[in-house]
Amino acid sequence: MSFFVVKVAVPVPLRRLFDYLPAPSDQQSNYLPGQRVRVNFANQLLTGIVVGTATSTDVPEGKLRPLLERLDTAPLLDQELLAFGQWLARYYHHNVGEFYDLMIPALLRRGSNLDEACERHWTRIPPADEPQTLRGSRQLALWQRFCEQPGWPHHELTAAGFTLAQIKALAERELIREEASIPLPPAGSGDQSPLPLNDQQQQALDRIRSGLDRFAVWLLEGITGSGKTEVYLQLMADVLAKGQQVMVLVPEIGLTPQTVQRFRRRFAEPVVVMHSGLNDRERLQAWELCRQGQARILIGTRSAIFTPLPELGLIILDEEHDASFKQQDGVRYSARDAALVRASKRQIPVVLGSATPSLETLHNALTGRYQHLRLTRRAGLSRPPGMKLHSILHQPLSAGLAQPVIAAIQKHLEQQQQVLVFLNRRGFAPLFACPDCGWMAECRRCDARLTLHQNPPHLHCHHCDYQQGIPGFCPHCHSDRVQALGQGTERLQESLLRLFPDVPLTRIDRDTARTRNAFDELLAEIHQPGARLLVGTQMLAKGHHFPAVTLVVVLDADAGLFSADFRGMEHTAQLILQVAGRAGREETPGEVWIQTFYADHPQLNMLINDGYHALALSILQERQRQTLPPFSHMVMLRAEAADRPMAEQLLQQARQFLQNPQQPWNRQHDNPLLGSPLVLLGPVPAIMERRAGRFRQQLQLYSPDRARLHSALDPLVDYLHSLKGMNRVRWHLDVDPVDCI
DNA sequence: AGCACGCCGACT
DNA sequence: GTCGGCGTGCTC
Repeated sequence: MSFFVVKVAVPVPLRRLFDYLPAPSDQQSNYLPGQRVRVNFANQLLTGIVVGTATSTDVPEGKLRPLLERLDTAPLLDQELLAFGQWLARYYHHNVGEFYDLMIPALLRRGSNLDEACERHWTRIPPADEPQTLRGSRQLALWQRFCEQPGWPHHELTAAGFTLAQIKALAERELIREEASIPLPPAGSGDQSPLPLNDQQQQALDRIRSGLDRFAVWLLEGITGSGKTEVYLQLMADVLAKGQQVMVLVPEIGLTPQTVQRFRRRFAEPVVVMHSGLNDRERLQAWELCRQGQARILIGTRSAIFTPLPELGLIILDEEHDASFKQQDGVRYSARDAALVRASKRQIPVVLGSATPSLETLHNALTGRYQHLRLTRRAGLSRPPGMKLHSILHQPLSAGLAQPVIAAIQKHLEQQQQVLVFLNRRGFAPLFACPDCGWMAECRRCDARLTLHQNPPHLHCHHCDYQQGIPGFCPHCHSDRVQALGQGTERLQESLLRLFPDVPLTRIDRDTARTRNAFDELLAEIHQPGARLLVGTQMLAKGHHFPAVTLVVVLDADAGLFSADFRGMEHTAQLILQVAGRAGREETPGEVWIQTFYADHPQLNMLINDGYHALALSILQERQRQTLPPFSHMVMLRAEAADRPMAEQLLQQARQFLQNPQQPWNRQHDNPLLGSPLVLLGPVPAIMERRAGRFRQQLQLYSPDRARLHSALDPLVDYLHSLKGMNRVRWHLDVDPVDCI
């Protein structure tokens, strides 16, 4: 038998493959890229992915170890996903093994067998003769169930109180048979027919339709209520009819039972859902149904982009500007950008939908890299909400609300309508302070104030989760006049209940909607008829339709106007429009009031008077003048350490390494258009420098030339790994960061 | 990232 | 005399 090694991608942050000797009795031909193997890696038991085999190796003989077990006969990941992972690893400067790890459900990662996705269930054996021999009412009741529905999962029968003996009794009479397979999700009814399209929708649909057989990126920019979803649905019908699968990606908060229902009502095809709420087994089942092609539609959040779909023909990414498409920790990637890569490799179209596209996407659409489709009119009868700024400069506020705003709320409630009050700050009050000496309750581990919560009463750090009791007197000057300052959703709820004691109120924030179930219950409450006040944070703003809301009040728009992040205004505008979009979905026109101290803020006025698109164009011009993204590409090197100078020192060394004029990425080209120099900014402390007891620093790298920027990254990572005495500093690269603070 | 190996302070 | 602190270095 000839010598060979297996090249394995291991889920550790080391950017290379590891060679293993084959398991005993395995031939070279037994190893196929995409199979899982169990390996002993530095005394840890890990599951790796086979990338290939080789007949020679650079590894010294003494170090080679046999892998413990080959888990799959056939590859688990197909060629497409293997290549996809490699592309992502190169682009985001992670190890490919970590991306492969994201592609595999946790159960398979832990070495389980694929048939653990199967569930035991019982099926009626046709033909169903009327049984004469059944004894007892339980057996008859059980048989009755099989007459209603030919197949039942075992656990549902036992949950309904049937015993194993009763089930076996039917099986012995050959009325039912035991089987094991992956339970398909309930079939969609498919009974809702397509809605009529207006000419803009029709045009958008026709254009995308004309290019279903090739890669293209479509930006579907449509104001709230313009019927983007209907365009998606009719497009999906075409793709499904061609026998292809469709992937729909939505923001984390947007994946509700209502969303899924909408797809199930339209298509009789199996719809599979993937989100963080699934348990390991459900996730494996959903994944395997997609991989086998039984699932025709996948609706999922960010990580669903890695699901195997052998017949994928279309990717739809709704609310493309949403920050939840970017993974912010661990393996940092953008599901939106990854979707484009996956689609281009498959030569299929991607549709990015948004009422408020990110400036990156908009820029690509305006420069012709993406196809731009705009829906500027609301579908059906509804009219867009009227937005107005309400200045609160030198105005008395009660409960944080100006008198005219309270009067407006009153008017809408009297007309039995719903009013949504948006305050993007949870808790009772953002400050707890002493009026006598100026002391404020601060987190001892972060550069942040503690937020006062009343239910239950405590002080809470929203950045590191530190909690403590509420002191009755100032720890500094012992004054007993310590008090809450400012307002959060808890306090707003209390004030509104005092102002409108007879109106039911629902508060939605991370504290009241802690679980999916709690959230769904609150949503159900909101859908009750009659007047109601809704109070909430951005949880309330995103993705949900509240048809009875006719007035939206935005309370703290000012917070985002002067943000240190250059994307602050962009994100504020997106959030305001998203909240505004909750109003007047039906025939009743909506009203949106924005309370602000800066009623003459030019960009805020542009948003209100000329709309998001106009504001976006103006911000783009500003970005171009400053050569900020999307007119340059950015990579953030972040470092954190318990010791302040250590993090800074690591970044200083990185800076020196990067700016060395000998480095290829600093070389001037004769033609100045070919490559602009790499620009470094920092190291600077993060906006909140200390968080959870660690000091955070960052170094920004940018260049209008993406290739030049990326050519510096591999050497940089090697250099940082080679630094001695920096073990106490944690660092990472963030390619295309969204948070630049 | 883990994990082991290795070299200096407070305990049975 | 040992247990264990975490600095350093390696992982096929």
